Amino acid sequence: MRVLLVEDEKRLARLLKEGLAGEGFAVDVAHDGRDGLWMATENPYDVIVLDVMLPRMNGYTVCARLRDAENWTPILVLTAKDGVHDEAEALDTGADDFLSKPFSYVVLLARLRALVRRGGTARPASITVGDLTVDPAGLRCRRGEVDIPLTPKEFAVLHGLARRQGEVVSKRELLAQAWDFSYDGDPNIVEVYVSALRRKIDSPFGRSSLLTVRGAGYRLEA
Amino acid sequence: MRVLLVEDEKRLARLLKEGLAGEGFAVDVAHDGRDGLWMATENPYDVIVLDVMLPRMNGYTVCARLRDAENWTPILVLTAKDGVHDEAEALDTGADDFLSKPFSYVVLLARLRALVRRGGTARPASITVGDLTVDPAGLRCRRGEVDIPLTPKEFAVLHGLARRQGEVVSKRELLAQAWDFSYDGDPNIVEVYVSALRRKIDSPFGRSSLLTVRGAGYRLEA
DNA sequence: AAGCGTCTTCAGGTTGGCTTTAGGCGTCGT
DNA sequence: ACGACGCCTAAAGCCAACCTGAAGACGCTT
Repeated sequence: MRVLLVEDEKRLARLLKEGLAGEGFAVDVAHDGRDGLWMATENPYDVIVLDVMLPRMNGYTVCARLRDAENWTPILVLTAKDGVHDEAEALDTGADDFLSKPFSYVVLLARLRALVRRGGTARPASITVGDLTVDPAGLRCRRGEVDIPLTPKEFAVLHGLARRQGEVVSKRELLAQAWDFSYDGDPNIVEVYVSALRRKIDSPFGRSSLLTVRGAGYRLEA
Repeated sequence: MRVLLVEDEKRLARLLKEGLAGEGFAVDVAHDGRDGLWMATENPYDVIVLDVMLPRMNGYTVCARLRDAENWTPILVLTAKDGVHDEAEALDTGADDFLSKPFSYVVLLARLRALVRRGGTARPASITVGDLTVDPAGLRCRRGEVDIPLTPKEFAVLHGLARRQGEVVSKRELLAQAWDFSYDGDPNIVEVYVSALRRKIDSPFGRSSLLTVRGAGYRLEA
């Protein structure tokens, strides 16, 4: 269980880190809002403990930014109980739970465990095109009940087409999506991959769902 | 029916012990948290009655420690009624039921009987992937009926994969989960452990459930 | 001190995905 | 009809990614 603790009071941070480490959590500490936001975006955590009063960027903002970036890691907010900031504000910005200072360590532990158990991970959704299912999390697809393994590049191309099923996607767009921005090789490579995809998802099933639109691009349809 | 009563108030402890004994329970009493934990681990009880406010180690901790040690004896927690979150805390740390002080003796008896009837709910929160069971509490797994011992690191990697079975988990993610945050060694070490895991959970069974997705990561599936 | 088990590094060997190439096919315009 | 163009796809080389056995480093127990 990985925890990110964003807390600027050194003493409290150290105590919590040691305590949680003793409970079996792997704890990283950030000492201000900006660092916290950066660490949260760069690493996968199971839960984030976030103080509200922070230098450089306050907790509410960090929380909101994370949610904007579609990061759904559960967040527990620590609020000072001076009355200005309250529960509603924390929850409004996308926090999952809150705790007023001063708080009991045991309560914090219980809340953390509850959050972790509840989990907050929104999985990337799979896309369905007729009886073809494209599964981003598994880097694979299936036609009916048959699993079809794909290489990363093959998948990237298929995904680009599936996200806009029924529409024509130009070779250039596919290049931009599946290849590095600075790629400047032969655009023919897209054709090569389209060919490979047809051999995997169409030919064995007697289908032809991946169509060429001459002069425009490709279209994937049911 | 063996009951462990962990309660530091001498008067209450004596009353409960006599009362329960009269109902046919065999009652042991511990007067602080540490003794209670020790007795609970050393002897088999059918149910444990655990006060929260205890000298030397509080009830939540006792409860959590027991569960960590894979002791699933039903626990009924006695809470002082001043805490708002006491109920949630008690249940979060692994208790099976709770009762606020002051309470009626008849209610306690009824709850106890219910707990005993329900029995020790062994809920190992283990993850199942086909016929492979990953047991977070025990640092081991089993394929069918065969127990497979794992080292801590092996387990950490397998756990990381099992939690997202069917999905591709990148080497980087596995590194972040199973190793210290500040680890910056060769990512090759993940390969080494995947190799070790295969030798333990796949090869002896003629399976290949731990797959390489070249350029993306690894996938564990049934 | 010695033994054991685990973690980590290293290096040689192998695999397989990415990319390029080139010849063939079909379609469109003149 | 004929060439030009766009597209298809098999083949092959390259190289990064991966596998794995071995051995050193480290810590814990005897």
